[in-house]
Amino acid sequence: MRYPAAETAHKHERILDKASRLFRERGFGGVSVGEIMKATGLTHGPFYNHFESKEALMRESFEHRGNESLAALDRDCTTPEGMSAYVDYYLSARHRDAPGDGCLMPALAAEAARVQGVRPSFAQFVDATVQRFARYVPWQSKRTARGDSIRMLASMVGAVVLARAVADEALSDEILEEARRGLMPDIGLSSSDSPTTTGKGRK
Amino acid sequence: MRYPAAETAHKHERILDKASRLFRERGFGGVSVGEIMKATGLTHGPFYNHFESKEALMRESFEHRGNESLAALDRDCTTPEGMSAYVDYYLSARHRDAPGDGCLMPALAAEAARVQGVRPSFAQFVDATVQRFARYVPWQSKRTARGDSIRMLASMVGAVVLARAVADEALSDEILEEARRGLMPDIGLSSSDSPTTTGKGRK
DNA sequence: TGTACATCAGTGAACGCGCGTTCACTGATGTAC
DNA sequence: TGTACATCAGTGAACGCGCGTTCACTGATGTAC
Repeated sequence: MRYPAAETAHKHERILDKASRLFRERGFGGVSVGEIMKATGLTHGPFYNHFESKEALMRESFEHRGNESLAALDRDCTTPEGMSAYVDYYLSARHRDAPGDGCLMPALAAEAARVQGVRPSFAQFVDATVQRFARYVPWQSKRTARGDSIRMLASMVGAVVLARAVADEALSDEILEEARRGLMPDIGLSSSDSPTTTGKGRK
Repeated sequence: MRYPAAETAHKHERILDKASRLFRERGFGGVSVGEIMKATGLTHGPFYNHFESKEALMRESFEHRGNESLAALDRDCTTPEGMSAYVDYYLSARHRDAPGDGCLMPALAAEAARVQGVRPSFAQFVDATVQRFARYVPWQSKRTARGDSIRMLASMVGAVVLARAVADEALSDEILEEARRGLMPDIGLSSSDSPTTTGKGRK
C-alpha cells in the first residue's frame, strides 16, 4: 500500500542508521539485509526500493556515519577540553564495549579494505579526521601537526582494535590505559583515575 | 585410498599454512573451506578428517601463525638492528600490500574479536609480542618498557590497518611513513629514503 | 620373502540452510476532474 | 467539496547460489601370516 510521504522520506535514513550500527557491531559480512530491515521495522522486500544492493548500502551507511562523526568533532572538539574528553572516550572501556555507538575505523577498517566501493570513502574520512586533529589539538609545532595527528589517530585505532580482540580484560584495559598515557603530553588528558573498567558487555 | 604415512603427516600443517595465509588475505568470512582445501591440493571432503569445524581451523591456524611470528621475533629481532629492520618492514608498503605474508593483528583483529574461540589466542599472542618488544627494543627506561611496547604495537597495528583501508595511495604511504618517523627515537629506524612505494598490488 | 586382507586418507555427490535478490500483489494516499 | 482512479512503498513467497558439513565408496599402503 501507499504510505504517507513524510514517513517514507525518513525511512531511507532510518535504514542507514540501523545498518551503520549493525555493521560496526558485527561487521559487513556478519549482518544480513533481512536483519537490517527487521531492525528498521520492515520486511526485507522494500530494501531494493531504497538501495541498489547490499554493497551500495555499505557505501552509503559508511559515508552517513563518517559525516556524523566529523560533525561531532566540529561540534565538541574545538576546545582543548573537548578534544581531551573525546580522546578519553575513544580510549575508554565504554567505546571498546559498544562498537555500534563508536568509531567506524576500528570496527570496519579491515573489512573495508576489501570492499572496493568503501575504500575511497574511508580515505576521505581518515584525511578529514586527521585535518580536524591537526586543527583542534594544541600541538607544540604547526610544522609537525599533521604527522602528529596521523600518529595520534593510528595509535587510537590500533589500541581499540587490539583491546577489542583480546579476551583477557586486564590486558585489554592495560592497552587502553597505556594508549591514553601516551597521548597525555599532547592533549593533556585529565583522568588518571581511569574510567576503564565498566565490566559491562565484555564476554 | 590409503596414502603414505609421511605424506599424510604433513597435510595437517599444509592446510594450516594455506588457511592462515588466505584468512589474512581475505578475512575469516571471506574464505570457504573448499577454497582452502583446493589451495592445499585436495577436495573439500577430507577437511573433516583433520579439523572438527571451520571455527576449529580458524583457532588452530591463528595459533599456528602466532607461534611462527613469535619464533621469527626471537630469531631476528634480538639485536637493535634486527628489531629496527622488523619495524621497518612492518610499516612498509610491502607488508601493507601482502597481508597474506604478514602479521595476524592488522589483518584479523576486528573479526577475531567476534569469534569466541580465537580471542584467548589473540590475547596470548598480543601479550607475548609485547613481552618481546619490551625485551628486545633498547628502551631508555626499564620501568616504562612495557607501556612503551604496548604503545609501539598499537601504533604499528593502527597504521597498517589504516594504510590498507585507504584507497588513496599517497595518504596510505604518508600514514606508514609518519608511523615510522614516530618510532625512530625508540628503535632508531635507519631508512629516511623510505622503501614505501612499490606500486605493486595496490588497486 | 610372498600372499591375503584390513586400514583409512582421499573422493565427490548430496544435504540443509541462509543469503542476496526478484516479483506479483496489496491497499492507503495523493491527484484529476 | 466529493468521487474515481492512478500511484508506489510495503508484503511475503520464491529464486538460485554458495556455504559448511556428511557419507557411501575407493584403492594404495601397511600388516599378519
